[in-house]
Order: sequence, then C-alpha cells, then structure tokens
Amino acid sequence: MGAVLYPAATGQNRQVYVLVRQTNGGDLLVDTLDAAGLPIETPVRLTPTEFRSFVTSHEPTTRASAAPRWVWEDTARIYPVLLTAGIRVQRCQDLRLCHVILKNSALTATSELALASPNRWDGAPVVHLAEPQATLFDFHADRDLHLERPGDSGVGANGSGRSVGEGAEGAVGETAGGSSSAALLTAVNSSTGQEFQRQLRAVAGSAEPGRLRLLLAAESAGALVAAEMRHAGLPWSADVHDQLLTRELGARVAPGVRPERLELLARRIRLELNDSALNPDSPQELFKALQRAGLAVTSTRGWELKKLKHPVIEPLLQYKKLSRLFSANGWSWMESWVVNGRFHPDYVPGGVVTGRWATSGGGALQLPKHIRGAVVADDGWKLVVADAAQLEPRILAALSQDERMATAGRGTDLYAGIVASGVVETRDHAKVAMLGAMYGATTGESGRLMPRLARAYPRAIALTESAARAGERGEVVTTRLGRSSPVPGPSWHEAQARAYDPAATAADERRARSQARDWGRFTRNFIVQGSAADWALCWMAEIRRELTALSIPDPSNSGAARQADAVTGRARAPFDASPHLVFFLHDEVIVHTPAEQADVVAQIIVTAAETAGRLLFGAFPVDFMLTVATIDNYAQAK
DNA sequence: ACGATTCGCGCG
DNA sequence: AAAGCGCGCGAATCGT
Repeated sequence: MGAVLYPAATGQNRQVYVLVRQTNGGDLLVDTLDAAGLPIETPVRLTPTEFRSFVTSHEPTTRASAAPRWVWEDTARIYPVLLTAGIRVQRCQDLRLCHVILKNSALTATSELALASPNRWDGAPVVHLAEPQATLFDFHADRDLHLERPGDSGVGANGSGRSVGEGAEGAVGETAGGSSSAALLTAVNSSTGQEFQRQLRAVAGSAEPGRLRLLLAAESAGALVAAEMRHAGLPWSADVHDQLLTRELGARVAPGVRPERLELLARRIRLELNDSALNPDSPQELFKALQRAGLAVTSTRGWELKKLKHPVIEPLLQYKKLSRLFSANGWSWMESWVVNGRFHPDYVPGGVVTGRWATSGGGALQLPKHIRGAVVADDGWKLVVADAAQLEPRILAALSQDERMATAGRGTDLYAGIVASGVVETRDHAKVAMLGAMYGATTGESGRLMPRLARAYPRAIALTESAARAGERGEVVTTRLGRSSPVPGPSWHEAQARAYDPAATAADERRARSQARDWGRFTRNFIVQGSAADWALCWMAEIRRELTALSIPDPSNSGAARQADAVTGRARAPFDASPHLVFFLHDEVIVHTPAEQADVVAQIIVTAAETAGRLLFGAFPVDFMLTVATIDNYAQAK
C-alpha cells in the first residue's frame, strides 16, 4: 500500500491544545497543553467576556502562525455562542463526538477508554434546539456567554433540573470532595481533562493512530462546520418559495385549512371513489376505498398506484405530491426555519452510525429538488455547488484496491466507464448493478447484473461480500479511517442462539437466517457509506480550511487588510464578507461566495477533493471527480 | 388526552 | 422500475 499522508502526532509543527472547561458559576477554566496533553502554562479562570477575548487573541491573524486546537466537550453547545459574538476558531477536538468513535472503534477496542464502564461520556446525545429563534436569533451581543444545553431547560429526562455546572464538571465523581477552585484548576483532575487524556492514549495506543487522528480531526471540523452553517444559514428566498407554493397549491390559507388545489383534488378523489367522507390523508380509509373501487392494491404507496389504470389514480397521485409539498415544505415550514432570508437547519454531526450527518429539525437533508429554486445567492454573490460524482463506487474501488474499477472511473463518469469496459450495456445497468453490490440486492435486475460485476471487478465485490459475511456472523466492520459498526443487539443474538437450540423450529431457523442476512447487508453497506462519510468530512474540512485562509492575511502579501470594519474598528461578523460553506448533503457542498471569488472557490473545492483522496488512500490511483457549478440558484445545479 | 408506532415519501 | 443501505418528518393510528 502506498504511503498515506496522515498527520504526525508530533513533529516540527508542535500542536498546542487549549482545554476549555465550564464551571458551576459560568466561568471558564482554560488550560494550555502540549502535544502530549500536559499543561505548559498556568491554568486561567476566565469570565465569559474574558474567554471571548482569549479565543480571539489565540486564533492566528496570519497564515504563518499555527492555530491551537480547542478541546471542549461539545461544539454544538459552546461554538454557537462564539459565532454569535463574531468569533470563529480554526480547529477543535469535540470530546463528545470523538468519544463515541473511540468507544466503538475496533482499532481502540483494548484501550482504557473503550474498556471503561459507562460514564457520563457515554450518555445520550445532546438535545438540540427545536426552535432556532429561541436562542440563536434573539441573542444579544452583550449578553453573557450562555452555555446551557437548550433542551435541558424545563422537564429533563430525569426531571431533576440538574445544573449546567454539575453536568459539565462537578457532581460527576471525578472532582468529588474539594471542588475548590484550586482543585478545579488542575486539568488532569477534571473529568474533561481526564477524558482528553484517555482519548490521546487510545489513539496513540491503536494500530492506526494516523487514521484515527485524522478521523477525530475531521469529525471535529465537521462539528465546527455544522455550527457555522447553521449560524450563517442557507440563502433562501421566501418570495420565490411563496410564489412556487402559490402556483402549485393556490393562495396561502390559515393553518389547518387545505389550500384550494388540494381541496379540489380531494373532492375529485372522493367523487371517483364514490366516498363522500374520504380523507385522502388517511392510508387506512384510502386503502379501503381503493379496494371497494375494485383496485387490487396491497398498500397506498405511490409507486404501486402508478401501475394501475383508473380515473382516481391521476388526481390521487397529484394530491400525494402536493400534500407532501404542503406539509413538509409549505408555509409553516418557512415560518419555522427561514429567518431574514436564511434557512437555519439543525445539523447533527455523527447522527448516523456510519458517520453521516443527520438533522434534528428543518429537514435540510431531505430538501426536495423541486423547491431548490428558492435557494438564491445574494446580489453580487454566487453559489458554488459541488457534487462528488459516483462517490461510493469510487470509495469501494479504493478500499478494495481494485485498480480495474478505479480505471473505469478515471477522468470519466464511473458508470460510463463500466459500460465502456464492456461489463454491461447501459449506464443504468451499471448503476443498478453497483448499487446492488453495495446494498446487497439479491433479486430483480440488480441481482441479475451483479455476477457480471463480480467477474469484472473481483476485488471490489470480494470486499463487499466479506463485509456482509462478517455482519452475518455478528462481527464488527470498520471504515477506512476507523469508525466501526455497532454490534447487533441482544434480540439479534437471541434469535441466532435459538436457531442452534436442539428444539429450534424451522421458523426459528428462518428468522435467524433472515436477521443474519439483514445485518450482513447493513455491514456490507457500512464500510462503503461510512468510508464515503470519512472522505466527505475530510473534503469539507479541507474546503473550510482553505476558505478560511482566504480571509486571513498572508504576511508575505504586504498591505493585506485586517478583517475589521473601517468605521467601528470592530471585527466583522464572520460570514458577511467572505466565501463560506452553507450546505452539506453527504456528497455535495454549497459555498456562498462573492461573485468575484467564485473561481477561486471552485478551485479550492476541486483541490480539496484530491487532498481528501490522498489523505484516505495515499497514492492509490483513484479519481474523486466532482461536478462543480457556479450559479445563482440551486435549481440550476444539474 | 397523549406518547409511541406505523405509513408514506423526501434525500443521499 | 421499486427490490437492496442509511436517515427525518408529518399525519394517522395504536396503545395506555
């Protein structure tokens, strides 16, 4: 395997960590640590205001100086407050997210961290804001740093009304006894400090410290990006959106009322099905009405209805389409999530077991294609939209070192390359066959085409198969950078055990086999989807780093302007003047940029993809092709 | 009445 | 076209 460019633990560029902890009183305890995690300066206790100044003064103002890595428990909690004060940081280690990775990774399975009995670092994920307005937009600049976990106010899970300080640093046993400030000021004695030490040791003691170090850095960078994207928001034209809704649904109506077009369609459906009381939103009622009309359906799913011939089908499909638009992305959605021309969704880094992000509000990852025209760049600005083409097959080629598959995708659409190699006849077949290989299809067209793929690309297919077999045995699989799949739950193991019992019935065996195969399909997909997520995080982290560098003066470039407002002398808001990420969707990013910088941004995105490929796979010759478009609104992409 | 689950559909 | 992976969300429906 070629040399892989993982970051070194130590070296010329000595890493400085700044450990940030919260106190009961709202102050912050800040320790500067060396690369080994040992204190190198006297710890300081800062008020929130002092902390903001501290962060600002420690972030580099030129490209020549290295940024510290801020080490804190939870980026989602602390970083929005800094952003609101106009402060960005370059790097961090999010202990909460990194803990999850290290706790589960097969690469650190024997570490002290992984073997420890469950503690507060294994707790439930933070509760995210349901209403973005609550703390994000009502924030007053001179209000004190506010580190409460938003969802914890009111009725908590245990109803105890546990204070922030207790949750963060006290009342967790580790600083028990003397919670004097002297004790709290000792980094190594704090829960946060101890956790950081455990994480450093887990990485250093693993078989692949370089990969894990990269993964933790990328995951943490993702947490920064998620907070920044939510803060900046996706440019959103409420006017365009409203016009689209009005055109499709009719004029806006009061909540709880069906818009005109929906109501008319509902009446037609009732008429055609001869059921004057039918609620077309009720699958149950609809199913019965369809049966009564003599339609042999097994469900009310759209794709099943599409195959039928009956006067009700057309209005019904139309109704389903429009009611979806109305309920998922209608006016009430706009009210909730679009503020001052920006869509502020709540991203959840690490929200998916594979390492993909999830959302906990706003549904940003399910933004329907037909409303993307409402994503409109500001005047004088552009959207640079980039999509990693056929990312997962390319990841599979690299993971399995399948040079023939990599060759099929070199400089071209990978599916087209498979066709050109004579493996299958059409691009569609190539795509269906590849998806089948990565998802574990056994039947249908995909199942039929798979064997041809296996003959042409034995290494790639062997990898997906071995991942599936591992899952069927209940084993763990691991992504390129070290994120491991969860182990199946107790009911899975019980089902397997039952099948081996002498008294097992045929049904027991069938159930066990079926569940084993289910889990195999999960692990089969996990290595590909998860490694693609590894790649995408590195890609995005690289993009972010380079975009940030654009706004940091280059010391060799004399006369570079400081990022300050000429009139007030105060730092500019972080995102109102320079290119920044505004959207991320698994294998796609959008950067909002002043028009004159769009070309530079596009180049940064392309270079970042190459860098991400090298970071994961070293010299292995696989292309990560992008489609890049500089446009005014998102509907113009592809 | 209200929380949990199911259905259907949006995205990759 | 509609199986094969991963999600979130809203409305209806189930369960207590």
